[in-house]
Amino acid sequence: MPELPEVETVRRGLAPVMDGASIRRVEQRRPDLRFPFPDGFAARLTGRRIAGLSRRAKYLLADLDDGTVLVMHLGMSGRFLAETEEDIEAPGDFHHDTGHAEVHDHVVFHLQTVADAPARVTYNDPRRFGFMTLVPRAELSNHAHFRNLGVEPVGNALSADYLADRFAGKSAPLKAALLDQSIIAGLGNIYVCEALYRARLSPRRKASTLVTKAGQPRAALERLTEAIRMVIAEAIEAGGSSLRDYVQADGSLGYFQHRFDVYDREGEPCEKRGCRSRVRRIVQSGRSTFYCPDCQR
DNA sequence: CGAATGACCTGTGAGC
DNA sequence: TGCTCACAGGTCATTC
Repeated sequence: MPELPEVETVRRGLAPVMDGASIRRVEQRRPDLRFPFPDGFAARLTGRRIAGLSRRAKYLLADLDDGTVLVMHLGMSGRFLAETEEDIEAPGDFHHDTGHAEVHDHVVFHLQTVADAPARVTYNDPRRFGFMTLVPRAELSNHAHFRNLGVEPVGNALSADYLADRFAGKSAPLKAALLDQSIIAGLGNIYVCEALYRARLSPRRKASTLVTKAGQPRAALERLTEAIRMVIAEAIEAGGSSLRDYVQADGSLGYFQHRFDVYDREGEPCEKRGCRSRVRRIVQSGRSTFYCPDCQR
């Protein structure tokens, strides 16, 4: 799936179409994705106005005017296609259900934008690890998906002191600790690898070794905290600044990715810090970890 | 309790 | 070219 920066980029791409829009009609093309859609999903959305589109961790949240939130997760392979009237080559077809829908187009939102123009937002997800649900706004923070989420990796909540608190006594390797959504919400496999590389820390190192006996963050933990913040902030910025290029010709918003230092570069040279080693791939908790065995300790 | 593993799905690319 | 296998950005349920 898109990690947090990609989800944020998708949010920014959808916001111009969805913010303030009215939902005219919803096509729900199958009963479930990863989970069943809630009962009456399409009917409950029809006629609602979208007050705003936000994000928490890797979840997209559309606030509706009846006090519920449309929660959307992209799983591993989810993408959105946003089309406005001018994008449609054959305007006569615009209000019809697409006769050329892709196999994995599972949900289509037919909207009326704030500018009073028709628009269409299509959710496509081949692996169907994504899902959508409806949750009352007041219950959101207690909902199963959100109750245990940790802090956002950008913003003031993430600090070395916070991580020292969460890492103290933790025998799990750093890779696993950083993927734990109850500690930091939104970090995924790519950016964990990248942050550890930047902080020059081995993914196999025990999380507790970054904390002093008195529970204070060691210098390495200060470094890691800053690396996480920077890696995520830069990726969001790169996605945001290239949003125009990154929206596909067909209007689809999916992954944005720029060049990585270690991710998916097994056997290639570690190019920074002039260390001449090659990137290694190992498996930790069932997932690939990419790192430089020489400059990450 | 924490940590590791399997499960959920389809698509893609490498290797034979 | 066609087949098989390994692997893919995420969570959730189960097991040790």
